Amino acid sequence: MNEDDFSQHLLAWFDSYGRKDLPWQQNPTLYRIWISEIMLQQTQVATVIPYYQRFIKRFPDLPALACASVDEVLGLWTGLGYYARARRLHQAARIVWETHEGKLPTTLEALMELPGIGRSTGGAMLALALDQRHPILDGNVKRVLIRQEAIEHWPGQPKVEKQLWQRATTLLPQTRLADYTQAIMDLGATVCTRYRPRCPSCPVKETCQAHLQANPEAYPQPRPRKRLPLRTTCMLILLNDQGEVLLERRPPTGIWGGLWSFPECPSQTEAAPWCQEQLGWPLGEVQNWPSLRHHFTHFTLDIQPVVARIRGESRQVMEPNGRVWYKMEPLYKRGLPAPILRLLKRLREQSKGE
DNA sequence: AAGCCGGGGTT
DNA sequence: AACCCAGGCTT
Repeated sequence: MNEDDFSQHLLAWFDSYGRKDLPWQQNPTLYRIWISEIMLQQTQVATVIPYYQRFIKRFPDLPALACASVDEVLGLWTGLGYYARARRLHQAARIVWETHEGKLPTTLEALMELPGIGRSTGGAMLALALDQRHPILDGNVKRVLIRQEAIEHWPGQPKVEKQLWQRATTLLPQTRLADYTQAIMDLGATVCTRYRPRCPSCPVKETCQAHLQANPEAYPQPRPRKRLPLRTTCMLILLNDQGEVLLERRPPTGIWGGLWSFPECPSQTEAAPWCQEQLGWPLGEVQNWPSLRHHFTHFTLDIQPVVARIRGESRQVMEPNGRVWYKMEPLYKRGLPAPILRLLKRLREQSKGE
């Protein structure tokens, strides 16, 4: 079987078994494919679908996105993770609006100039939306190719990655690039899965070295693992007389960049003095909530929540240092990290009971 | 070359 | 609990 057979087998399989009803496959414009590809970075299809539908409804085209505030974009991204994707998406929309007359560029080089678009995302956009001939290399394609060649090393290794790009390029057909690109992703997502792959249903099993070894699950080799450090923080959930809660915007870089969160202090025992010194407010009744654990890719965070009421009528619309008093009802008007949203919902439940 | 950046699903 | 997912950017 040569390279041409690979793509032809894959395309024939796609015609019968490929996915053709995903939301971004209906009216697949470059803009709509772009939004979907950014959302799908490191995020599974089932998770993305409701976010994508809300997003497209609010921002049906590039001008709508370019004219929006970054806060609103982050608000629609709440819970999806990797929030830099949303900031770069918005930033790229503004660049296109100002320098490309509102039209997304149609070459890989120009697309890759835009923030958030790398080689794989750019290639996928042009192949899926415009049928251009570019390879992609996402997690699905890596797994399929690693098994085809029975490559022993972890695919994150640059040397292996270079080899995979090379192979992905030589396997491309001359026509039907959109279908082929969708096909190889679908194969990885539905047949050539990480665990228990369905090799009997695979259209390219004859050339698959891992299948011939009867041990496909041995590939790809898992990422070398390291222990996750544990960090702790104490979050101050401060309420005023109107039942509003104090939020502050996080720095633009770092974890949860640009999102809204609670003020933090080192520990629960230091909450009252910290609040007095930093904010100039004495605390009323203080309530220590049980801590909650949040797992990130590269560390674990232990959050100790402290709920307290602020005494007196002190309330300005905008407090210093980018803090705001936030009404509980419109929970999704700003970007909120998942554990913050969880705490706000818990708070709302409790205040209903009072 | 390695680390940073989330949240949810699967095993 | 470990691992992965339609990756890109920074150092």
